[in-house]
Amino acid sequence: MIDPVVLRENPDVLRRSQEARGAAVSLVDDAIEADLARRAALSTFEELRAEQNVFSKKVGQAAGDEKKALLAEVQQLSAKVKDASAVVVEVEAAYDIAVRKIANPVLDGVPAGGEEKFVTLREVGTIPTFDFEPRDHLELGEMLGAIDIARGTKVSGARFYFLRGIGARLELALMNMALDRALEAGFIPLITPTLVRPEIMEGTGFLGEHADEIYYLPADDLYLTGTSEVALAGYHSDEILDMTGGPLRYAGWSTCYRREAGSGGKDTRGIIRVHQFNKLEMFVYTTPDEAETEHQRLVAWQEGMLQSLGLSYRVIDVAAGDLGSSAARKFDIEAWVPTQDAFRELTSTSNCTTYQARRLDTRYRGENGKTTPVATLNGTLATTRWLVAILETHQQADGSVIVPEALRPYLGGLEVMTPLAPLTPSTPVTA
RNA sequence: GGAGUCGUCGCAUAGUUCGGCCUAGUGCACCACCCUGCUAAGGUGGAGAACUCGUAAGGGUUCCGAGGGUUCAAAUCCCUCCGACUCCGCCA
Repeated sequence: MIDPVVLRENPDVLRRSQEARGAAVSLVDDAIEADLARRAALSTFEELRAEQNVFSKKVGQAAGDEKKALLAEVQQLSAKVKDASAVVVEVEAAYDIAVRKIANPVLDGVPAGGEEKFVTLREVGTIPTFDFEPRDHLELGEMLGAIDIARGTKVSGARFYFLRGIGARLELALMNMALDRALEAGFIPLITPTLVRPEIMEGTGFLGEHADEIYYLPADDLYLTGTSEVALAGYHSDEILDMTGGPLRYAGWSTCYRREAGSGGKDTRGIIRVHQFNKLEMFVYTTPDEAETEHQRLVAWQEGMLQSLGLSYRVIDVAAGDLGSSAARKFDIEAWVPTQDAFRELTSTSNCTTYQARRLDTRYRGENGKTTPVATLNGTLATTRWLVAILETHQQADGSVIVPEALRPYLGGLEVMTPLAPLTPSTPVTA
């Protein structure tokens, strides 16, 4: 939710942001109007209510005829209060709707425009070259007995898979490595619920733009989360946090579920885009003036992971039009995927400033002792998708894959993953 | 799933019988000052969350798990929901 003070005193900030996002500028004026209507109704109600309170007190003290007379008088007033109160409810609901339509104002420097207007901040690492025809991650995964799509589909349908053998181990190794990095950086590990109540899903803003991406269980009125960000953001909802010890950093591990509606036909091969995967997510609560610095730290931790894994990548500053409504700025890191001849997103980190915290009512006590919303940030530290880049980048001609050094301690020192069967690309995985 | 007990301003509690004296009291913790030769005790005062009116000083309104209802008036009565605990049942 946007800052109502900004709406009142500095609406141009919001107008410029809406413009950059390619969203409707008129929403700002709608909200201003709704705010005025709301405050007017509130004043009317409160004055009547104050009057009624005085009367009620008198009634309580009076007796006999005097009481009867007072009662007759106050009854009309009571009706008026009721009406005024109904108006307030109505007008506040309208205000709420109007204000929630406005996205978080983007930070200075965020490139304006749609998805393709992103700015590449840097490219790191050398793009791998091969003196043989590189295999894609699925072919490698099948040779290694690491990925079993056929059986995933048999059991659960399209976009499901089994990670098996070295594949299963590799994912756990990756997650553990990421967790160790997070611990070094002072994060508190958290294994989060993946089913959440509607108000939490709503509060994190996912029910708006991502509504049809989300699995819903009607029998229990619960949503399956597409990222542990949801639970991590809800963790401190309705709380006043102590920020004197610096930022509160959490590393949330969870399985993530996404319907991938609307991405039909895209990335149908392998495990690039799937309904279920695992992710270690960083989530930070901090003061608003620290948020941008923290955002840079999150990117640095992400880059540290990718570098340790020997991946080449680029960092992009995502364009305003491609930001979620909660994010004021977002950096994506995309790793080079050799067989696609392209960079593919492996991480994303958003600075949500106070927007998300306002919705979830997460505050801290500022210098003057007043409570004020915190800033929240989130970012990926590892996901299943990373296996794609790792396998393809470090493959050798015989279909074996070199284990990046940083991962070896997590795989009992294993240096190379070797194919199960002789080289026949279509070799089915056998049990 | 069944039966029962319960949910009060950071923590702990009073208040709910029988609606108005609740402007929600008290203890602990907290902040400021005073006193005191000292990591203590005592004294005085302050202090919940949110919205809103006002340049300000200072007002007003709301909040007793959440939401409705009854009433001139609800922490208190009624309904629904959420949560905690206890016992029973079931269980990959």
